[in-house]
Amino acid sequence: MDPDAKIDFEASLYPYQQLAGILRARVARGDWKPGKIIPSESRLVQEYGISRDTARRAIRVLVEEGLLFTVPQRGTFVRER
Amino acid sequence: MDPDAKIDFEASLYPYQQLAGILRARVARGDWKPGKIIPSESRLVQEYGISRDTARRAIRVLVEEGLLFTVPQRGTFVRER
DNA sequence: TTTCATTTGTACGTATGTATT
DNA sequence: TAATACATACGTACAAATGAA
Repeated sequence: MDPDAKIDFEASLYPYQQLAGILRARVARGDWKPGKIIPSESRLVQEYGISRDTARRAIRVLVEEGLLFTVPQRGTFVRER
Repeated sequence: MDPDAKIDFEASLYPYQQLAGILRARVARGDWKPGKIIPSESRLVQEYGISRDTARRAIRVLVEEGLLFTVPQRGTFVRER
């Protein structure tokens, strides 16, 4: 997945799945290092032109994968590996 | 948890957590047997006076517990054993 | 210490898509 | 055709906790 890809609302893959792929690629590229915080849900909403619901779904996918972890009222971080 | 309890919107426990407890108790009581379908999200919305979001959250809790499983476009069922 | 903005968590409403009955 | 059912996506709103000023 291209870490610089944009959301394609006409694609067959859901926007949240596309965003999950993009964020996964950005972590792999090193945009955010292990232990570091990623953009807030609001920031992702602004940057990708999607709803917060979609941003949260994408983050959830990566949290379930074990790539990220969320700290309530703080943010979402890249898990140390 | 009382399987016949109603949602208390003034309680400290979130509505979705209360509903999860109620549904868990209803499964335990045998309202729905293993392999059988439980009420749809829309039915739960009507029966408990909550939003679909809340119904889905409650179901998700029980799915993660392994008590239920969902089949897209079909319904949510009680897992065998 | 108090105030304030930020961030996640929750709740609700509406709409559309897809598949089944 | 029509109704049912879940999945996704958009929006709004408020609560609670954190951290900075």
